[in-house]
Amino acid sequence: MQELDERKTKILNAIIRNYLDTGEPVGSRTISKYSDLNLSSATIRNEMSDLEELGYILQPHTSAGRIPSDKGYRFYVDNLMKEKNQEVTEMKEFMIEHTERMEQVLKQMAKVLAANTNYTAMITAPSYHRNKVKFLQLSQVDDKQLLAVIVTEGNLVKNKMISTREALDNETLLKLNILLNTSLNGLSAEEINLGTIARLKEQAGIHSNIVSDVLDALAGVFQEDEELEVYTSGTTNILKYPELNDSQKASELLNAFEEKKQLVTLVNETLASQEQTGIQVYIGDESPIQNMKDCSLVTATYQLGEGMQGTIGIIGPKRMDYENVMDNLKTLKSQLDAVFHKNKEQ
Amino acid sequence: MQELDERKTKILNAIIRNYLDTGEPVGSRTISKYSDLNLSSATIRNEMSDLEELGYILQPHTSAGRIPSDKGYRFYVDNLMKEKNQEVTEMKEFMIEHTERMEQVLKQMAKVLAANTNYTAMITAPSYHRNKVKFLQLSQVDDKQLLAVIVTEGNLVKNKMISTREALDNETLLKLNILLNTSLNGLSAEEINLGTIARLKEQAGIHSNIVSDVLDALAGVFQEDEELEVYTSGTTNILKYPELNDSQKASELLNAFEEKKQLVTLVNETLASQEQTGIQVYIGDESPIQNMKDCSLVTATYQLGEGMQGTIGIIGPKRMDYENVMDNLKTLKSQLDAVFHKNKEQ
DNA sequence: GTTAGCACTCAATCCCAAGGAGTGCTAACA
DNA sequence: TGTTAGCACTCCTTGGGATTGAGTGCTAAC
Repeated sequence: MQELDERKTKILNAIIRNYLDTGEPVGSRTISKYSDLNLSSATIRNEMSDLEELGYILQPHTSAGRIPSDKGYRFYVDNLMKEKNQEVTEMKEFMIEHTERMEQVLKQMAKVLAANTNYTAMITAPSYHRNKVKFLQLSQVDDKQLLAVIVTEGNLVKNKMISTREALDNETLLKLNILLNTSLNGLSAEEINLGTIARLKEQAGIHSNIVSDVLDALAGVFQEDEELEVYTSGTTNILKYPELNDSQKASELLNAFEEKKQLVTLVNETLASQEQTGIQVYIGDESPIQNMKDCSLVTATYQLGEGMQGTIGIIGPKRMDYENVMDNLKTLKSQLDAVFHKNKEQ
Repeated sequence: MQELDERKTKILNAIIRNYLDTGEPVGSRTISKYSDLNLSSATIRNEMSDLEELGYILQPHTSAGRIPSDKGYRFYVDNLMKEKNQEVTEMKEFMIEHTERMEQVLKQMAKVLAANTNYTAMITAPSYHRNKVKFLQLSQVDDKQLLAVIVTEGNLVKNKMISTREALDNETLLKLNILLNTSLNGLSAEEINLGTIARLKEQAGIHSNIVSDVLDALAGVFQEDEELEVYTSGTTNILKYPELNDSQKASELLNAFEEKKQLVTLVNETLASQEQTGIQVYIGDESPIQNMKDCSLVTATYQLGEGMQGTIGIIGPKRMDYENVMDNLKTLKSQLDAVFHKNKEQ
């Protein structure tokens, strides 16, 4: 038993596609005329009535046309979309300039995505959770300040100033550096446990307080990366869609974009429910973010290996052009994978 | 000869204050009732008629009340505002947590400002143009990568990866480090000229290409800081003011906030026309940014000494609460000065 | 110089009628 | 039995008065 026979499916498809285009409720006559079914509007009406009863479409009010319900969109996304193989050329060009600065690349990407789709794009820096220490160095910067530089496997560099009571002599510094590197290199956040720490401090002797500071810095590095950076672009695009452009909704949404914290929730959600290569689609209430209940949300995860990954997302009206969006995301995702991979090889 | 006698001044003041509150055109009767002038509405009308002729107020349409013109606001800001000595307590608390990460502090500040004023706040990181190199270090991170760490006088740290064909031995690395530090320390971007560069390369011998890379990185550091970081907060606050909340204007404004480039223009403008300790007020068309012609803009510059300075700005409707805004800015400005100063002393 | 009074203007609001898009239902048809 | 034409009905939208009310300008009197 299947809920929808072929004709109903076709009609539903036609309704949704039409609605994606126009944003207006679509009536039986429109479908009757502009589909290849050759059915009268009356027949369509009967079918539509069924579809409504089944929950795939709904009427904003009696005597209006029908619009897709969340269930309808879901069916569309899962079953009706054609795989398009659009060429996304521009991105590559954007990508190629300046690969060196990750942050720039990500911002650029967000921009391209937003421009390509006319929706809002968000993208997170890869979280290097479970990342490992690769290189660590203390330098005497001036009388009272040490600079700790930490490089991780993914070639991400962090620095932290450490204030000291007085300057260390070169020899001590060298010893400390050797000690730190031999003890910590190759370790991830989880692997640096109390045992490691105790041993380190013991060996550091009177400079154990410096070791403490370095470890704090290290913790800071690993932790700071939990609260990840989120870049958004095209936030104002949502104002283009009348169904979102009332000051109440728009304001809530824009706030969500500004308060990146909420987006982080989203990211975590996405990462949790990932089907690896998959692209996630959240329609209306399905979204983990309350404010987005009138929107749809398409997310993808990109990989860097070693447990590092980031999230890309597009936020738009429910009647978004899912095909185009998913296509863009797919291409971008693969390109990001490639860029970071290349970067690592280098 | 002065253009406005005392009574006209009082009336203008009353009109503006009332309009700041309500956002509605204000009529003669209102002024007559709610001011201490004890004049009939008819008299007020006559005066208002004069004020209109003089260009301080205007009518949206015949038979509406009056609203302040840009000239009116300007007069208000220059002559009518009372110095308030509001206590801004919250800020200090916010400030005290986590002084270590400048970026965080600035974001926090922007947030506080936006929350305090209900307008949009922007704040730029201090530009360390004409900043000097204080410490410089090359480290071998792995087989084929050197890490250059650069610390400037202001304790701002930058790093850059440099790819090499093969690993350098320790001795060479040490030599290079000494060479770089002795040659470049204490120099600002302008002071590193062709002569310096030539001398450096000569002394580096076969490793002159590495010196090149380091210099490139250095240039990058100095240059990157030209395109400064701008943090905004409360961008959606503009939606609260009906006069800005039509989708056309709102969208333009929000775009300006998203495209931080435009804000940078603003910053430069502010820096250029600074009267050192001064607070700058741009009303309507006076603003250097076209999109903001329906807004007012209040900016302040904070100092770090050594030619480093940043900008704080508040963007809101023309009828913004200038007193409150300027007060907030003043307090914040002084606190920022203090924080960074303290940070440097440390 | 100030004020009361009055006629006038004009945006905003409400109401109502007309229009139209779309539906559901029924009856007829193939 | 599925399809279709026809018709009554619903209800949003549009547009045109009419009404209201805030506010003005002007005049004449105090």
